[in-house]
Amino acid sequence: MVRVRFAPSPTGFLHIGGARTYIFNWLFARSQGGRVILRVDDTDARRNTEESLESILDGLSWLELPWDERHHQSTRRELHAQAAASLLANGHAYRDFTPETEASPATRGTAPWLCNPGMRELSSAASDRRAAAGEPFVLRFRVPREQAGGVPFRDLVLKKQFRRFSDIEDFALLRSNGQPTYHLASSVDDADLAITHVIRGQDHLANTFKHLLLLQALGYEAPRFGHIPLLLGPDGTKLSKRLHGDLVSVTNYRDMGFLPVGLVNYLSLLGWSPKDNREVLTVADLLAAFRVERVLRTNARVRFGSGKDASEVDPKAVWLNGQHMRKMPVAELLPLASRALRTAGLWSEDFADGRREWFAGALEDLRSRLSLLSELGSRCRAYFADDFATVGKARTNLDKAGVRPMLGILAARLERAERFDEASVEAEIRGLAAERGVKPGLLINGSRAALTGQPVGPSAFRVFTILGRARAVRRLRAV
RNA sequence: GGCGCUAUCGUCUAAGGGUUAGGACAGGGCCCUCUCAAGGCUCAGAUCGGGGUUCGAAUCCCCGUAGCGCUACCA
Repeated sequence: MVRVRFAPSPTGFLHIGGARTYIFNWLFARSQGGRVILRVDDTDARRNTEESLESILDGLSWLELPWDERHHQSTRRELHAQAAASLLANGHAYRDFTPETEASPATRGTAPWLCNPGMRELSSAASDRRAAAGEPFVLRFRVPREQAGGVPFRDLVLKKQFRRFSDIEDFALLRSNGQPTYHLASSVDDADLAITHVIRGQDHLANTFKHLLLLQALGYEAPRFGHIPLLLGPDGTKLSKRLHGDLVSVTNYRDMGFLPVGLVNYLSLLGWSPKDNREVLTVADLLAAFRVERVLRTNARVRFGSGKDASEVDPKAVWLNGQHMRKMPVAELLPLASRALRTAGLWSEDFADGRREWFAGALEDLRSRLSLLSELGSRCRAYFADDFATVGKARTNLDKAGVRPMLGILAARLERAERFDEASVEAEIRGLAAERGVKPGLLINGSRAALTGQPVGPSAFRVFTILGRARAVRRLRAV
């Protein structure tokens, strides 16, 4: 049984790099009937925050790729402590009493640091005595550098990997406050939670050799590792909360009006592709096509915050989202759309009950023009509310000679017309245009402007029927 | 500095020895048309440099170069 884990540390919001790691893990596991474990790596108590955890959970659940189990490292301290003790007992670890201040990396930059002088050689008697006396220490792993070999492993993505013992430093297992470090906690938990595959960013590659050493010393069977390429910002550096800000937060994409599948599709195409030129992929499509071995080894640059216009994200992400907006079944779009209207303050329970059909119909006409859900509440406001602004170009259409009076006449005729449907409205408009000797477009565009405040949108005749006779007539008169 | 990963259009990518180096987004143009989209067609645009191996290299090897990552008592 395949078991993967995603292990965020609650020190900030979930950014799209983390989300992509989660997505790759999820696709890998679920495509072969495996389970997805969410493990909150909160070993560094100083840096963890509750808000961060919430926002990570928020972002993750929004993706609609559910996990199967959830664990917190902070509740598994006992396990970590036991592992540390056994490592110390069997000589795989030693106490390093070097004060933190003296261990400053000031001397680095020339030769690589491997361990602090004198500490490896301390006799266990001396070590025990100093520890018993209350002297603080860091517990370090004793890398077998006296041996000639190294650590080999076969990476799921990078294939054959090898690192000499002599290039691996004696990494910390326990901090001087007794808390486990990431290396210890992560390796022990991976083993204890029976994780079979660890899929993580390439920035962890150097750690993997340490973890392999640790797992072996502990007598655990190691999981398979796969290191996926990193997501880089427009500046070419690893995506980070600090450098790239809220712009890269998953919740930012949500708030911009992305569909979960839109973002999932976009992120899955960064560093991976189905190799057959398909790009618009549903989660089912992704599940069927995803292969970890086919993940690329090259980092991908994510475009965002390009500057001048409002498009602060990769236009391709927006395009993909638009594709999903018009291709997914309306029934699936409906709840997402109502949520978008709700956040825009335009939701009416009416849409859910009696006018569900109407809502679906309106969406059907609107969605081919939209890329983001949020446009429902902005550009499409007039379809869902009576208070809407008339934009400049729409005003221009209304200001053209004779348009307003003709719209008034049109309003009167439509009000007492026998029928009110697309065909009859079109007939009225074209008839009136012919009478007045003007181009139908003048009235058509004028109508759209009067009815929606926009120069653009669905067929003007359709707009009449979406709004209904009463509202349409009222709006024609209002201009 | 050390160790490692990588290198195809502006961006995301396809081509795992033989193709006019393909697709998508973005950009230009055309068609459709009541507007805007959508859709269809089309133009422009790339193999980092140098050496090998080979009849033949984007693809394999080496050397440069560049980018990125790691080099914590962060994860």
